[in-house]
Amino acid sequence: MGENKIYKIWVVEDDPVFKTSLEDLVELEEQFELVNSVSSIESALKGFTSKPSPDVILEDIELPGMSGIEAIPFYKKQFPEAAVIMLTIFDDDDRVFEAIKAGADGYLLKRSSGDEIIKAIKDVIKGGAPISPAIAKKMMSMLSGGNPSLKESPLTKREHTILKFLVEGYTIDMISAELHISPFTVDTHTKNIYRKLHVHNRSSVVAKAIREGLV
Amino acid sequence: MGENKIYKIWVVEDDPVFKTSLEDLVELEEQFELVNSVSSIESALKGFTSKPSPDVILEDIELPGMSGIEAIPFYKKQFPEAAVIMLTIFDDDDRVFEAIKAGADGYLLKRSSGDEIIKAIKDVIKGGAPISPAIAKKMMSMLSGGNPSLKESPLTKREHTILKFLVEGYTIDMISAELHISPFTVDTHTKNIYRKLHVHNRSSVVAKAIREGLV
DNA sequence: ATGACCATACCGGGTTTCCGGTATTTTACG
DNA sequence: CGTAAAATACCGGAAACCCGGTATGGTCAT
Repeated sequence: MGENKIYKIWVVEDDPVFKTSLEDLVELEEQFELVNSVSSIESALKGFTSKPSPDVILEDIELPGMSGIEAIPFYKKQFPEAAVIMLTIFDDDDRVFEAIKAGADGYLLKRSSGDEIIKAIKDVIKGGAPISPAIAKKMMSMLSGGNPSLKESPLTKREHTILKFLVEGYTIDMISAELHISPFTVDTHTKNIYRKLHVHNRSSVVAKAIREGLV
Repeated sequence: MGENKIYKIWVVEDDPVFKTSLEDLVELEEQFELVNSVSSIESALKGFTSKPSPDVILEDIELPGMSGIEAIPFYKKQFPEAAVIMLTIFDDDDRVFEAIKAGADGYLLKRSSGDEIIKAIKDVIKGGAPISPAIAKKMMSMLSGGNPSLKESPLTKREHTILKFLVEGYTIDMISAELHISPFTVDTHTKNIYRKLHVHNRSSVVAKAIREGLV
Protein backbone atom coordinates (compact mmCIF):
# COMPACT_ATOMS: atom_id res chain seq x y z
CA MET A 1 0.00 0.00 0.00
CA GLY A 2 2.10 2.85 1.22
CA GLU A 3 1.01 5.70 -1.05
CA ASN A 4 -2.24 7.50 -1.59
CA LYS A 5 -3.87 5.16 -4.01
CA ILE A 6 -7.61 4.88 -3.63
CA TYR A 7 -8.74 1.26 -3.74
CA LYS A 8 -11.98 0.44 -5.49
CA ILE A 9 -14.34 -1.89 -3.68
CA TRP A 10 -17.28 -3.95 -4.84
CA VAL A 11 -19.89 -5.33 -2.50
CA VAL A 12 -22.13 -8.27 -3.35
CA GLU A 13 -24.56 -8.99 -0.53
CA ASP A 14 -28.26 -9.77 -0.54
CA ASP A 15 -29.15 -9.10 3.08
CA PRO A 16 -30.09 -5.40 3.03
CA VAL A 17 -29.07 -4.72 6.62
CA PHE A 18 -25.63 -6.26 6.37
CA LYS A 19 -25.21 -4.74 2.91
CA THR A 20 -25.75 -1.28 4.31
CA SER A 21 -23.29 -1.93 7.12
CA LEU A 22 -20.66 -2.95 4.61
CA GLU A 23 -21.29 0.09 2.48
CA ASP A 24 -20.96 2.42 5.44
CA LEU A 25 -17.84 0.66 6.58
CA VAL A 26 -16.14 1.03 3.22
CA GLU A 27 -17.21 4.58 2.64
CA LEU A 28 -15.91 5.70 6.01
CA GLU A 29 -12.37 4.71 5.02
CA GLU A 30 -10.58 7.42 3.11
CA GLN A 31 -8.47 5.11 1.05
CA PHE A 32 -11.43 3.02 -0.10
CA GLU A 33 -14.07 3.88 -2.63
CA LEU A 34 -17.25 1.90 -3.03
CA VAL A 35 -17.76 1.74 -6.78
CA ASN A 36 -20.37 -0.99 -7.05
CA SER A 37 -22.78 -2.46 -4.56
CA VAL A 38 -25.30 -5.07 -5.65
CA SER A 39 -27.44 -7.79 -4.13
CA SER A 40 -26.98 -10.66 -6.56
CA ILE A 41 -24.33 -12.31 -8.71
CA GLU A 42 -26.34 -11.52 -11.77
CA SER A 43 -26.22 -7.81 -11.04
CA ALA A 44 -22.52 -8.08 -10.30
CA LEU A 45 -21.86 -9.65 -13.69
CA LYS A 46 -23.68 -6.79 -15.36
CA GLY A 47 -21.29 -4.41 -13.69
CA PHE A 48 -18.35 -6.02 -15.49
CA THR A 49 -18.68 -3.54 -18.34
CA SER A 50 -20.47 -0.64 -16.76
CA LYS A 51 -18.67 -0.23 -13.43
CA PRO A 52 -15.09 0.71 -12.52
CA SER A 53 -12.83 -2.32 -12.06
CA PRO A 54 -12.52 -3.43 -8.43
CA ASP A 55 -9.36 -3.90 -6.42
CA VAL A 56 -11.26 -5.86 -3.80
CA ILE A 57 -14.58 -7.68 -3.99
CA LEU A 58 -16.52 -8.43 -0.81
CA GLU A 59 -18.98 -11.18 -1.50
CA ASP A 60 -21.52 -13.04 0.56
CA ILE A 61 -21.24 -16.78 0.09
CA GLU A 62 -24.89 -17.51 0.82
CA LEU A 63 -26.61 -15.78 -2.05
CA PRO A 64 -29.89 -16.65 -3.76
CA GLY A 65 -29.48 -17.97 -7.27
CA MET A 66 -25.93 -18.66 -8.30
CA SER A 67 -23.68 -19.50 -5.33
CA GLY A 68 -21.08 -16.99 -4.32
CA ILE A 69 -18.41 -19.60 -4.87
CA GLU A 70 -19.39 -20.27 -8.44
CA ALA A 71 -19.02 -16.60 -9.20
CA ILE A 72 -15.37 -16.40 -8.16
CA PRO A 73 -13.94 -17.73 -11.41
CA PHE A 74 -15.87 -15.11 -13.34
CA TYR A 75 -14.45 -12.33 -11.20
CA LYS A 76 -10.97 -13.73 -11.52
CA LYS A 77 -11.26 -14.03 -15.26
CA GLN A 78 -12.57 -10.53 -15.76
CA PHE A 79 -10.37 -8.86 -13.10
CA PRO A 80 -7.28 -11.00 -12.56
CA GLU A 81 -5.79 -8.44 -10.19
CA ALA A 82 -8.79 -8.17 -7.95
CA ALA A 83 -8.88 -9.89 -4.57
CA VAL A 84 -12.05 -11.66 -3.52
CA ILE A 85 -13.05 -11.86 0.14
CA MET A 86 -15.85 -14.23 1.00
CA LEU A 87 -18.25 -13.47 3.83
CA THR A 88 -20.13 -16.27 5.49
CA ILE A 89 -22.30 -17.06 8.47
CA PHE A 90 -21.07 -20.60 8.87
CA ASP A 91 -17.56 -21.89 9.30
CA ASP A 92 -18.46 -24.86 7.20
CA ASP A 93 -15.66 -27.20 6.12
CA ASP A 94 -16.80 -27.92 2.62
CA ARG A 95 -17.65 -24.37 1.75
CA VAL A 96 -14.31 -23.11 2.94
CA PHE A 97 -12.53 -25.68 0.89
CA GLU A 98 -14.64 -25.06 -2.20
CA ALA A 99 -14.09 -21.32 -1.96
CA ILE A 100 -10.35 -21.72 -1.60
CA LYS A 101 -10.25 -24.01 -4.58
CA ALA A 102 -12.24 -21.50 -6.56
CA GLY A 103 -9.63 -18.86 -5.79
CA ALA A 104 -10.99 -16.79 -2.92
CA ASP A 105 -8.33 -14.63 -1.30
CA GLY A 106 -9.90 -14.28 2.10
CA TYR A 107 -12.62 -15.81 4.18
CA LEU A 108 -14.42 -13.96 6.95
CA LEU A 109 -17.25 -14.73 9.28
CA LYS A 110 -20.08 -12.21 9.17
CA ARG A 111 -19.87 -11.88 12.91
CA SER A 112 -16.45 -10.21 12.45
CA SER A 113 -16.26 -6.65 13.68
CA GLY A 114 -16.10 -3.66 11.38
CA ASP A 115 -12.49 -3.13 12.28
CA GLU A 116 -11.67 -6.69 11.38
CA ILE A 117 -13.31 -6.36 8.01
CA ILE A 118 -11.44 -3.14 7.24
CA LYS A 119 -8.22 -4.78 8.33
CA ALA A 120 -9.03 -7.76 6.10
CA ILE A 121 -9.40 -5.51 3.07
CA LYS A 122 -6.06 -3.89 3.82
CA ASP A 123 -4.53 -7.32 4.27
CA VAL A 124 -5.57 -8.64 0.88
CA ILE A 125 -4.31 -5.47 -0.76
CA LYS A 126 -0.95 -6.19 0.83
CA GLY A 127 -1.09 -9.67 -0.63
CA GLY A 128 -2.08 -11.55 2.51
CA ALA A 129 -5.04 -13.83 3.07
CA PRO A 130 -7.28 -12.65 5.88
CA ILE A 131 -9.05 -15.51 7.57
CA SER A 132 -11.25 -15.52 10.64
CA PRO A 133 -9.58 -17.48 13.42
CA ALA A 134 -12.44 -19.95 13.61
CA ILE A 135 -12.05 -20.65 9.90
CA ALA A 136 -8.31 -20.90 10.16
CA LYS A 137 -8.94 -23.62 12.70
CA LYS A 138 -10.88 -25.58 10.12
CA MET A 139 -8.15 -25.09 7.56
CA MET A 140 -5.55 -26.32 9.99
CA SER A 141 -7.46 -29.46 10.79
CA MET A 142 -7.89 -30.09 7.07
CA LEU A 143 -4.18 -29.71 6.54
CA SER A 144 -3.06 -31.84 9.42
CA GLY A 145 -5.44 -34.67 8.68
CA GLY A 146 -3.75 -37.93 7.84
CA ASN A 147 -0.14 -38.70 8.50
CA PRO A 148 0.08 -42.43 9.02
CA SER A 149 2.55 -44.99 10.24
CA LEU A 150 6.21 -44.54 10.86
CA LYS A 151 8.53 -47.41 10.15
CA GLU A 152 11.71 -48.89 11.50
CA SER A 153 14.80 -47.57 9.81
CA PRO A 154 18.45 -48.52 9.87
CA LEU A 155 19.35 -44.87 10.35
CA THR A 156 20.82 -43.40 13.50
CA LYS A 157 19.06 -40.65 15.38
CA ARG A 158 21.24 -37.95 13.91
CA GLU A 159 20.88 -39.32 10.40
CA HIS A 160 17.15 -39.34 10.82
CA THR A 161 17.22 -35.70 11.82
CA ILE A 162 19.30 -34.85 8.79
CA LEU A 163 16.98 -36.88 6.59
CA LYS A 164 13.99 -34.84 7.66
CA PHE A 165 15.74 -31.67 6.58
CA LEU A 166 16.77 -33.21 3.25
CA VAL A 167 13.16 -34.10 2.56
CA GLU A 168 12.14 -30.54 3.30
CA GLY A 169 14.53 -29.31 0.63
CA TYR A 170 17.18 -27.81 2.91
CA THR A 171 20.68 -27.46 1.50
CA ILE A 172 23.69 -28.72 3.41
CA ASP A 173 24.55 -25.20 4.49
CA MET A 174 21.05 -24.60 5.76
CA ILE A 175 21.06 -27.80 7.78
CA SER A 176 24.48 -26.95 9.11
CA ALA A 177 23.18 -23.60 10.33
CA GLU A 178 20.03 -25.10 11.76
CA LEU A 179 21.79 -27.78 13.78
CA HIS A 180 24.83 -25.70 14.65
CA ILE A 181 27.28 -28.24 13.25
CA SER A 182 29.80 -28.03 10.43
CA PRO A 183 28.59 -28.43 6.85
CA PHE A 184 31.25 -31.09 6.47
CA THR A 185 29.55 -33.12 9.15
CA VAL A 186 26.21 -32.77 7.45
CA ASP A 187 27.85 -33.90 4.25
CA THR A 188 29.23 -36.96 5.99
CA HIS A 189 25.85 -37.86 7.45
CA THR A 190 24.26 -37.38 4.07
CA LYS A 191 26.72 -39.74 2.44
CA ASN A 192 26.03 -42.33 5.12
CA ILE A 193 22.30 -42.00 4.58
CA TYR A 194 22.79 -42.50 0.86
CA ARG A 195 24.82 -45.62 1.51
CA LYS A 196 22.30 -47.09 3.92
CA LEU A 197 19.31 -46.41 1.71
CA HIS A 198 21.16 -47.43 -1.45
CA VAL A 199 20.59 -44.20 -3.32
CA HIS A 200 22.95 -41.73 -4.94
CA ASN A 201 21.20 -38.38 -5.04
CA ARG A 202 18.81 -36.06 -3.24
CA SER A 203 15.76 -36.82 -5.31
CA SER A 204 15.99 -40.52 -4.68
CA VAL A 205 16.56 -40.14 -0.98
CA VAL A 206 13.53 -37.88 -0.69
CA ALA A 207 11.35 -40.22 -2.71
CA LYS A 208 12.45 -43.25 -0.71
CA ALA A 209 12.06 -41.52 2.64
CA ILE A 210 8.52 -40.41 1.90
CA ARG A 211 7.35 -43.60 0.24
CA GLU A 212 8.70 -45.81 2.98
CA GLY A 213 7.43 -43.60 5.75
CA LEU A 214 10.87 -42.83 7.12
CA VAL A 215 9.75 -39.29 7.75
CA MET B 1 -13.79 -15.94 27.78
CA GLY B 2 -16.52 -13.79 29.12
CA GLU B 3 -15.80 -13.92 32.86
CA ASN B 4 -12.92 -12.75 34.97
CA LYS B 5 -10.60 -15.67 34.62
CA ILE B 6 -6.94 -14.79 34.52
CA TYR B 7 -5.12 -16.67 31.77
CA LYS B 8 -1.60 -17.91 32.41
CA ILE B 9 0.95 -17.31 29.69
CA TRP B 10 4.34 -18.84 28.97
CA VAL B 11 6.91 -17.20 26.73
CA VAL B 12 9.74 -19.13 25.04
CA GLU B 13 11.94 -16.77 23.05
CA ASP B 14 15.71 -16.54 22.79
CA ASP B 15 16.07 -13.06 21.33
CA PRO B 16 16.29 -10.87 24.46
CA VAL B 17 14.83 -7.79 22.81
CA PHE B 18 11.78 -9.49 21.39
CA LYS B 19 11.42 -11.52 24.59
CA THR B 20 11.16 -8.35 26.64
CA SER B 21 8.58 -6.92 24.24
CA LEU B 22 6.46 -10.01 24.62
CA GLU B 23 6.73 -9.92 28.39
CA ASP B 24 5.67 -6.28 28.53
CA LEU B 25 2.83 -6.93 26.14
CA VAL B 26 1.44 -9.78 28.21
CA GLU B 27 1.88 -8.06 31.54
CA LEU B 28 0.03 -4.97 30.37
CA GLU B 29 -3.12 -6.99 29.80
CA GLU B 30 -5.17 -7.36 32.94
CA GLN B 31 -6.60 -10.74 32.07
CA PHE B 32 -3.20 -12.24 31.32
CA GLU B 33 -0.51 -13.30 33.73
CA LEU B 34 3.02 -14.11 32.67
CA VAL B 35 3.95 -17.15 34.76
CA ASN B 36 7.04 -18.40 32.95
CA SER B 37 9.41 -16.72 30.52
CA VAL B 38 12.48 -18.60 29.26
CA SER B 39 14.89 -18.46 26.37
CA SER B 40 15.20 -22.12 25.38
CA ILE B 41 13.16 -25.28 25.04
CA GLU B 42 15.30 -26.93 27.65
CA SER B 43 14.41 -24.30 30.22
CA ALA B 44 10.77 -24.56 29.24
CA LEU B 45 10.79 -28.29 29.87
CA LYS B 46 12.23 -27.70 33.32
CA GLY B 47 9.26 -25.48 34.07
CA PHE B 48 6.90 -28.41 33.57
CA THR B 49 7.06 -29.27 37.23
CA SER B 50 8.09 -26.01 38.84
CA LYS B 51 5.91 -23.44 37.08
CA PRO B 52 2.15 -22.88 36.99
CA SER B 53 0.46 -24.61 34.05
CA PRO B 54 -0.03 -22.36 31.02
CA ASP B 55 -3.23 -21.61 29.19
CA VAL B 56 -1.29 -20.20 26.25
CA ILE B 57 2.32 -20.74 25.21
CA LEU B 58 4.01 -18.22 22.92
CA GLU B 59 7.02 -19.84 21.34
CA ASP B 60 9.64 -18.74 18.87
CA ILE B 61 10.07 -21.28 16.11
CA GLU B 62 13.70 -20.41 15.41
CA LEU B 63 15.37 -21.43 18.63
CA PRO B 64 18.89 -22.68 19.18
CA GLY B 65 19.09 -26.32 20.13
CA MET B 66 15.84 -28.20 19.79
CA SER B 67 13.51 -26.71 17.18
CA GLY B 68 10.42 -24.99 18.42
CA ILE B 69 8.34 -27.37 16.36
CA GLU B 70 9.79 -30.47 17.95
CA ALA B 71 8.86 -29.11 21.35
CA ILE B 72 5.14 -28.84 20.58
CA PRO B 73 4.34 -32.51 21.27
CA PHE B 74 5.95 -32.20 24.69
CA TYR B 75 3.80 -29.22 25.60
CA LYS B 76 0.69 -30.95 24.33
CA LYS B 77 1.47 -34.06 26.30
CA GLN B 78 2.10 -32.23 29.53
CA PHE B 79 -0.60 -29.59 29.14
CA PRO B 80 -3.31 -30.93 26.84
CA GLU B 81 -5.48 -27.87 27.40
CA ALA B 82 -2.81 -25.33 26.57
CA ALA B 83 -2.79 -23.54 23.23
CA VAL B 84 0.54 -23.08 21.46
CA ILE B 85 1.15 -20.03 19.28
CA MET B 86 4.26 -20.13 17.13
CA LEU B 87 6.17 -16.96 16.32
CA THR B 88 8.36 -16.84 13.26
CA ILE B 89 10.37 -14.48 11.12
CA PHE B 90 9.77 -16.38 7.91
CA ASP B 91 6.52 -17.34 6.27
CA ASP B 92 8.11 -20.55 5.12
CA ASP B 93 5.83 -23.17 3.57
CA ASP B 94 7.47 -26.17 5.07
CA ARG B 95 7.72 -24.82 8.57
CA VAL B 96 4.10 -23.81 8.60
CA PHE B 97 3.11 -27.27 7.55
CA GLU B 98 5.40 -28.94 10.06
CA ALA B 99 4.10 -26.80 12.88
CA ILE B 100 0.51 -27.50 11.99
CA LYS B 101 1.21 -31.20 11.83
CA ALA B 102 2.88 -30.98 15.22
CA GLY B 103 -0.24 -29.42 16.66
CA ALA B 104 0.39 -25.67 16.84
CA ASP B 105 -2.77 -23.66 17.43
CA GLY B 106 -1.65 -20.40 15.89
CA TYR B 107 1.06 -19.07 13.69
CA LEU B 108 2.19 -15.44 13.77
CA LEU B 109 4.88 -13.44 12.05
CA LYS B 110 7.19 -11.61 14.43
CA ARG B 111 6.54 -8.43 12.51
CA SER B 112 2.95 -8.50 13.81
CA SER B 113 1.97 -5.56 15.96
CA GLY B 114 1.47 -5.80 19.70
CA ASP B 115 -2.27 -5.46 19.24
CA GLU B 116 -2.31 -8.32 16.80
CA ILE B 117 -0.41 -10.54 19.20
CA ILE B 118 -2.77 -9.74 22.05
CA LYS B 119 -5.74 -10.39 19.79
CA ALA B 120 -4.15 -13.69 18.76
CA ILE B 121 -3.92 -14.82 22.37
CA LYS B 122 -7.56 -13.96 22.93
CA ASP B 123 -8.47 -15.79 19.74
CA VAL B 124 -6.84 -19.06 20.75
CA ILE B 125 -8.49 -18.87 24.14
CA LYS B 126 -11.81 -18.64 22.32
CA GLY B 127 -10.85 -21.73 20.37
CA GLY B 128 -9.86 -20.05 17.11
CA ALA B 129 -6.61 -20.30 15.23
CA PRO B 130 -4.92 -16.94 14.81
CA ILE B 131 -2.82 -16.80 11.68
CA SER B 132 -0.96 -13.88 10.13
CA PRO B 133 -2.49 -13.04 6.76
CA ALA B 134 0.78 -13.75 4.97
CA ILE B 135 0.86 -17.19 6.52
CA ALA B 136 -2.77 -17.81 5.81
CA LYS B 137 -1.87 -17.18 2.20
CA LYS B 138 0.63 -20.01 2.36
CA MET B 139 -1.90 -22.28 3.97
CA MET B 140 -4.43 -21.51 1.32
CA SER B 141 -2.03 -22.31 -1.46
CA MET B 142 -1.13 -25.51 0.32
CA LEU B 143 -4.78 -26.42 0.62
CA SER B 144 -5.82 -25.46 -2.85
CA GLY B 145 -2.74 -27.05 -4.32
CA GLY B 146 -2.64 -29.88 -1.92
CA ASN B 147 -5.51 -32.23 -2.36
CA PRO B 148 -4.74 -35.32 -4.40
CA SER B 149 -8.31 -36.40 -4.90
CA LEU B 150 -9.93 -33.17 -5.92
CA LYS B 151 -7.35 -31.52 -7.99
CA GLU B 152 -5.96 -31.51 -11.50
CA SER B 153 -2.31 -30.65 -11.74
CA PRO B 154 -1.39 -27.29 -13.21
CA LEU B 155 1.34 -28.98 -15.19
CA THR B 156 1.29 -29.66 -18.90
CA LYS B 157 1.53 -33.19 -20.25
CA ARG B 158 5.21 -32.87 -21.02
CA GLU B 159 5.99 -31.33 -17.66
CA HIS B 160 4.22 -34.17 -15.98
CA THR B 161 6.36 -36.67 -17.87
CA ILE B 162 9.51 -34.86 -16.82
CA LEU B 163 8.29 -34.71 -13.25
CA LYS B 164 7.94 -38.48 -13.10
CA PHE B 165 11.58 -38.86 -14.10
CA LEU B 166 12.69 -36.26 -11.56
CA VAL B 167 10.93 -38.18 -8.82
CA GLU B 168 12.74 -41.33 -9.92
CA GLY B 169 16.04 -39.58 -9.41
CA TYR B 170 16.99 -39.15 -13.05
CA THR B 171 19.46 -36.37 -13.92
CA ILE B 172 18.71 -33.92 -16.67
CA ASP B 173 21.07 -35.72 -19.01
CA MET B 174 19.40 -39.05 -18.33
CA ILE B 175 15.95 -37.62 -19.01
CA SER B 176 17.25 -35.95 -22.12
CA ALA B 177 18.52 -39.30 -23.39
CA GLU B 178 15.36 -41.12 -22.41
CA LEU B 179 13.01 -38.72 -24.17
CA HIS B 180 15.30 -37.97 -27.10
CA ILE B 181 15.22 -34.23 -26.53
CA SER B 182 17.93 -31.72 -25.69
CA PRO B 183 19.08 -31.39 -22.09
CA PHE B 184 18.41 -27.67 -22.45
CA THR B 185 14.78 -28.45 -23.08
CA VAL B 186 14.60 -30.66 -20.03
CA ASP B 187 16.15 -27.85 -18.03
CA THR B 188 13.52 -25.42 -19.28
CA HIS B 189 10.69 -27.79 -18.41
CA THR B 190 12.20 -28.32 -14.99
CA LYS B 191 12.36 -24.60 -14.36
CA ASN B 192 8.72 -24.26 -15.36
CA ILE B 193 7.72 -27.08 -13.04
CA TYR B 194 9.56 -25.38 -10.19
CA ARG B 195 7.79 -22.14 -10.89
CA LYS B 196 4.36 -23.74 -11.05
CA LEU B 197 4.83 -25.75 -7.88
CA HIS B 198 6.56 -22.90 -6.05
CA VAL B 199 9.70 -24.83 -5.19
CA HIS B 200 13.37 -24.17 -5.86
CA ASN B 201 15.17 -27.49 -5.81
CA ARG B 202 14.92 -31.16 -6.64
CA SER B 203 14.20 -32.37 -3.15
CA SER B 204 11.23 -30.11 -2.73
CA VAL B 205 9.76 -30.94 -6.10
CA VAL B 206 10.00 -34.65 -5.35
CA ALA B 207 8.47 -34.24 -1.90
CA LYS B 208 5.64 -32.12 -3.23
CA ALA B 209 4.93 -34.39 -6.17
CA ILE B 210 4.68 -37.50 -4.00
CA ARG B 211 2.75 -35.92 -1.16
CA GLU B 212 0.22 -34.31 -3.44
CA GLY B 213 -0.20 -37.33 -5.60
CA LEU B 214 1.03 -35.63 -8.75
CA VAL B 215 2.84 -38.83 -9.66
C1' DA C 1 39.84 -51.87 28.07
C1' DT C 2 38.84 -52.58 23.70
C1' DG C 3 36.37 -52.90 19.83
C1' DA C 4 32.09 -51.10 17.46
C1' DC C 5 29.46 -47.44 16.55
C1' DC C 6 28.30 -42.70 16.45
C1' DA C 7 28.95 -37.90 15.78
C1' DT C 8 31.99 -34.71 14.65
C1' DA C 9 35.24 -32.37 11.09
C1' DC C 10 38.05 -31.50 6.83
C1' DC C 11 39.68 -31.62 1.66
C1' DG C 12 39.63 -31.62 -3.46
C1' DG C 13 37.70 -32.19 -7.59
C1' DG C 14 34.43 -33.47 -10.96
C1' DT C 15 29.37 -33.24 -11.74
C1' DT C 16 24.98 -31.31 -11.65
C1' DT C 17 21.76 -28.09 -10.54
C1' DC C 18 19.60 -23.62 -10.54
C1' DC C 19 18.46 -19.27 -12.50
C1' DG C 20 17.64 -15.61 -15.69
C1' DG C 21 17.65 -14.75 -19.90
C1' DT C 22 16.32 -15.32 -25.23
C1' DA C 23 14.25 -17.49 -29.15
C1' DT C 24 12.09 -20.66 -32.61
C1' DT C 25 8.75 -24.13 -33.94
C1' DT C 26 4.49 -26.75 -33.15
C1' DT C 27 -0.03 -27.36 -31.50
C1' DA C 28 -4.63 -26.20 -30.13
C1' DC C 29 -8.61 -23.51 -30.29
C1' DG C 30 -12.02 -19.87 -31.05
C1' DC D 1 -6.84 -17.62 -39.86
C1' DG D 2 -4.69 -15.83 -36.19
C1' DT D 3 -2.94 -16.21 -31.76
C1' DA D 4 -2.07 -18.07 -27.28
C1' DA D 5 0.00 -21.90 -25.15
C1' DA D 6 3.18 -25.59 -25.27
C1' DA D 7 7.36 -27.65 -26.54
C1' DT D 8 11.60 -27.13 -28.23
C1' DA D 9 16.55 -25.19 -27.86
C1' DC D 10 20.60 -22.48 -26.25
C1' DC D 11 23.97 -19.79 -23.02
C1' DG D 12 26.78 -18.66 -18.87
C1' DG D 13 27.70 -18.11 -14.19
C1' DA D 14 27.02 -19.09 -9.45
C1' DA D 15 25.72 -22.43 -6.31
C1' DA D 16 25.14 -26.95 -4.65
C1' DC D 17 25.92 -31.68 -4.90
C1' DC D 18 28.45 -36.19 -4.89
C1' DC D 19 32.28 -38.99 -3.81
C1' DG D 20 36.36 -40.98 -1.95
C1' DG D 21 39.08 -40.25 1.16
C1' DT D 22 41.10 -39.26 6.34
C1' DA D 23 40.71 -38.35 11.19
C1' DT D 24 39.39 -37.64 16.21
C1' DG D 25 36.71 -37.75 20.48
C1' DG D 26 32.84 -39.94 22.92
C1' DT D 27 29.81 -43.75 24.43
C1' DC D 28 28.55 -48.20 25.45
C1' DA D 29 28.51 -52.96 26.00
C1' DT D 30 31.17 -57.26 26.07
